[in-house]
Amino acid sequence: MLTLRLMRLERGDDNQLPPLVVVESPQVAVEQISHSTHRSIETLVVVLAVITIVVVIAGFIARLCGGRHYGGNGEVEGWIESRCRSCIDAGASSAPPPPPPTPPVAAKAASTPKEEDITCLGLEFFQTRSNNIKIQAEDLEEEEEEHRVASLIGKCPNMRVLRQIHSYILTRSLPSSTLSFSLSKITCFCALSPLGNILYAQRVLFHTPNPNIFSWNSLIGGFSQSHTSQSFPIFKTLISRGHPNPNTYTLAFVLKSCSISPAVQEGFQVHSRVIRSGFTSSSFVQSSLVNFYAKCEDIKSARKVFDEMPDRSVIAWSVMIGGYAKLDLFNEALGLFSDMQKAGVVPDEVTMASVVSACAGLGALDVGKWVHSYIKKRKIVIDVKLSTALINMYAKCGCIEKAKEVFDEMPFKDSRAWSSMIVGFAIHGLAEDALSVFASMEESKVKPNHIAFLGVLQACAHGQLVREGQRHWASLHESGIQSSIEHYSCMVDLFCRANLLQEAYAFIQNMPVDPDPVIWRTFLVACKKNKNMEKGELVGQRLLKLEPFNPENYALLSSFYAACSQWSKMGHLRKQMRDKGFKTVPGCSSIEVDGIVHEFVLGDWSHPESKEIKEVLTDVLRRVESLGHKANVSGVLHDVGDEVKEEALCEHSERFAIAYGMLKTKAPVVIRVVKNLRVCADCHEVTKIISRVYEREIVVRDRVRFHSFVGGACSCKDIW
DNA sequence: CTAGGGTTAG
Repeated sequence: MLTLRLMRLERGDDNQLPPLVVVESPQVAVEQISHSTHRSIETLVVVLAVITIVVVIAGFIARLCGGRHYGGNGEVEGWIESRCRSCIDAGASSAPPPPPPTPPVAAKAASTPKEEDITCLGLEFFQTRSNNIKIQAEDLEEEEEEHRVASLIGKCPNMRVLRQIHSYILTRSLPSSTLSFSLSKITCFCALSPLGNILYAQRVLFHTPNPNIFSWNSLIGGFSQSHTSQSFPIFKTLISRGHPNPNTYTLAFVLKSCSISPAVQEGFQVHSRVIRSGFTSSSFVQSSLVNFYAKCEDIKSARKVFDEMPDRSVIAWSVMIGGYAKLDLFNEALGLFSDMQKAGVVPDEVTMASVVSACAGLGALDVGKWVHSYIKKRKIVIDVKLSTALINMYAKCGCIEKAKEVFDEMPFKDSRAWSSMIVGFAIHGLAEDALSVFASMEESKVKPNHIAFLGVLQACAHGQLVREGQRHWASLHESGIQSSIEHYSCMVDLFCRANLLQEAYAFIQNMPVDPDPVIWRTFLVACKKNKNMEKGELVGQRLLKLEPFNPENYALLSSFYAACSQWSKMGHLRKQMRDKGFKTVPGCSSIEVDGIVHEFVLGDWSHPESKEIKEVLTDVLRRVESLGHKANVSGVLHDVGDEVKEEALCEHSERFAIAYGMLKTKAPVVIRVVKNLRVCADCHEVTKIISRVYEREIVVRDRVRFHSFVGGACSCKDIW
């Protein structure tokens, strides 16, 4: 009967288990496992051996217990079964099982084994025990036994061996404290080791009599790494009656899981528990709280906890800086980094990854370069993550060469690093480079992730490589990666930029997911460019239904009507916008000069040097017109509302930024534009002229990509 | 047994 159960125990594993080791000494167990590769021939011998030994063992245990604690043989088996079942059933259910009846404890009270039993087992442990050694010595033995179990688990190579160690522990008559200690070690391994099994850990914990806080922490910590939503219910069970009190480890773990989910309400409850239990002064708990609030996007609360910290570790600073950066509060992130330096806290590579990422978000190349040299000077370790952040920063700041440099210097590249480089090339319109990096990635046997594919598709769209894009689209599906709306969007853009409106529309209609507003706007821009009234009007109306309160849609549709010379329809739309109280989203452009990012918004002349800027703009206007170009090249109204068209030329925010750049620096003028979709055709034409007439290199980063203007030509392959 | 970081469509 027992043999049968032990075989069931094996079923949880993929491979066959040499059952001998279940009852052998643990050292032998480990050795046997590691040498059991040629099992098939030996299986029969092994099975026979186990039956023999199991029968002997069962008899031994029965006699050992002598009916004192567990009644007869049947009860002993039942006890072992209940414990072994806990191993078998692990993984069967995800919900925490009801606390089981406390299993009979193999307590110290277990009767002293007789000499013949000991000989039969050959275990020294029992031998020493039977020699009536004094209590002091017995304590030492327990320590020794605990040490033995701990070291065994420390070396445990997989779950199968762990199950055997578990079985070994359960078949021993251990004092309750030793048992509890051993089971907590088992729980810890199962919950926290990458080789473990969290559900097994859960079963073990619920079958441990009076589990200690170490066990609970392991379980909560384990869940916080994977099944985050499970952490909090376990925590709730823990804080109910009759369990040990949570400590700082518990709180750190449970807060971590609340921040990953993120589970706002649960996190609040934990915070109140932190206050009530008086762990507010723990730096671990504090940082966890800051992180929790930051991840829940409650940056004010995060900052409040952060400000109340008396001693802020490098981790607390990193969490706060990273929190700002994640929420696009880049200036705050950089400001806090400066405060950190003032406070004399030495940043590490984790801090710097967030700082670099903030520079990327701002498009602040000067600051980014400074930060990079700071990292080198301070000898901060540049690991994969920091390198990836640097690649991204240089790429987003228009310095693709530096990005490539950092990339080439990396000794090891993971899928994110490759993706970052691919996307970098893609936004620079360097489709061939992006594709070749993607090819090298595949050669290096690094599996492309969804963003790597996004990058290649983006590159193909920007480079108008329709065939290539379709090929990668197919391989995306072959790779087993779930294609997202972003991927579909890239495909639509691929067709749109190549002016393949029919293909684009058919593609949208055949999508298994509902097209989102971004996709419709992409398509509408293509309709505008191709003056396709029929489809454009249809899609435009659809957009207004889908997002009736997004001014961007109105601005785009009205400019579409203007492009199609449908002035009355355009006027009607403008009226609608006025009636609804919409203002067109003002364009916003920025440029970094001497480490400061200057932002220019349409119609805003509050910049301290606006007078000088105006003078440059007048000169630009004069030069452009003297070359025989009309101020409004295509007569299209963009996002300038009802402004007079002639004024529109110089009122576009990118002109502010370009003018300021020409005024302040001799270097290439790198500006960023955030406006209604792509840089409009007018702006593009005018920028070309400026670049030629003033002999300046101008780099314009719109929300999609970079356009490099040199000598009046743009690197962009789009047809304007 | 405890806290932090990088890439994302128009």
